Amino acid sequence: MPVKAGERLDPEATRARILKAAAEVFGRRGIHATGINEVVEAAGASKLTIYKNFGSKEGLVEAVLTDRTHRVRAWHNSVVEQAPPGREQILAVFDLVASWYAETGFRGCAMMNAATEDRGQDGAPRRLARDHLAFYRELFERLLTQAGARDPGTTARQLVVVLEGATLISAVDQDPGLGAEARAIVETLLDSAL
Amino acid sequence: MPVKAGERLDPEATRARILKAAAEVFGRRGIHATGINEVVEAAGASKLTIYKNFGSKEGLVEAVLTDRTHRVRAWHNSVVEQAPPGREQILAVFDLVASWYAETGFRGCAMMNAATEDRGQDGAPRRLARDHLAFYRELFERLLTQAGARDPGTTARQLVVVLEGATLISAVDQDPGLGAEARAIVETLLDSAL
DNA sequence: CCTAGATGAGAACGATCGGTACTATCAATT
DNA sequence: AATTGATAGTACCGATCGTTCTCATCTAGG
Repeated sequence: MPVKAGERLDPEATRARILKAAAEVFGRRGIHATGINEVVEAAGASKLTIYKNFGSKEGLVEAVLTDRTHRVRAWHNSVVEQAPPGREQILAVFDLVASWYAETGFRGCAMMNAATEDRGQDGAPRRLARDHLAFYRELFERLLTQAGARDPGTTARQLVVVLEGATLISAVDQDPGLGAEARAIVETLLDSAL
Repeated sequence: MPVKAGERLDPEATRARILKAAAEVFGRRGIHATGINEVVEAAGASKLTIYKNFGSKEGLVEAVLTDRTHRVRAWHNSVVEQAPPGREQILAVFDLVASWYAETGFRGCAMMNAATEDRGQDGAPRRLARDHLAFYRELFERLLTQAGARDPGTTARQLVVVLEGATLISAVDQDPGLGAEARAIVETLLDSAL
């Protein structure tokens, strides 16, 4: 039974390091365009270690996306908890994504990008993208119900459209202004829905 | 392989046939995932002809996207002309995209997909995607001005967010219902903007 | 000290990629 | 009939891909 090892040889840390580096290079250059050797270089890990941990490039991609969607969900749940209930909680979600748009080299939603690259296939990227959309839908529906919306389900789906549309355009146009744009749309929709 | 007299040896027709086949297979499987040999098979054209016409795969991609954005713009301009001026013209745009969502195997906007696949690069796909977004922005701004909107520029950018968001989600979820979803959002935005 | 496991570095493999070269065929022109 | 241009079919090239394998090194535990 292998006990906790030192630092350099800690498998958990190695795995996390590979995930972080792979997420960065996948996001920057695209998944199909990124070779395993680029992940090797970015992570400072050997191919042996990558394939021992993730089995294949496909497995690595799935692990990266799974990690990413979990982190995004945790961030959203966190900012929602810290915002005053009602309308403010919904706007807090869009303030969070607006801060992502403002990051230099923003590349859009990793899950949507992966599903788009993998189009025609019905693998993990598409499934994770759909789950990611479902998370947003359920989050918005919950917040809208609490805020007393007339039709929380419908309005929730509308907010997801706005969120993903703004994210896509912000990435394509490299324009952080889509954060304010999305917020204005949401304000109008909430005025009509609450 | 029998060659139909007078048609298949027409360079214009050959070029158009390659463009159509390439657009289909690029859209269905993705650009990076599609090899030249698949285009050869789908188009019933030889590599020689493809490279004589387009120079490289990159050139073929650019030609396919250029052709696509021109066709889309023509379709939109056509349906807008046929709709009664004002609010109805704007909704006609969304009715047109809704009919695209309803096509079996809808894969989203070719220009946005290509730009997403090419992320990190600053080539033709990204430029054409930006031009495509600019077309929508200008179309909406023109129609909104004619309809007497208070802030046509701002509302136009909002409508583009809704259009691309609905397109992306419809493709990922394979859900034609995003057409009605987008239309409902647009109705609310127009109620507020006109 | 010695063993075992984790890792880094990189060679090697088969497959596939974008792209080129060559040949034969067909249609229209001369 | 000969010529020319466009095309299909196919073999081929170098590069790169994902993946496996080998070997040396490092660390922790016996």
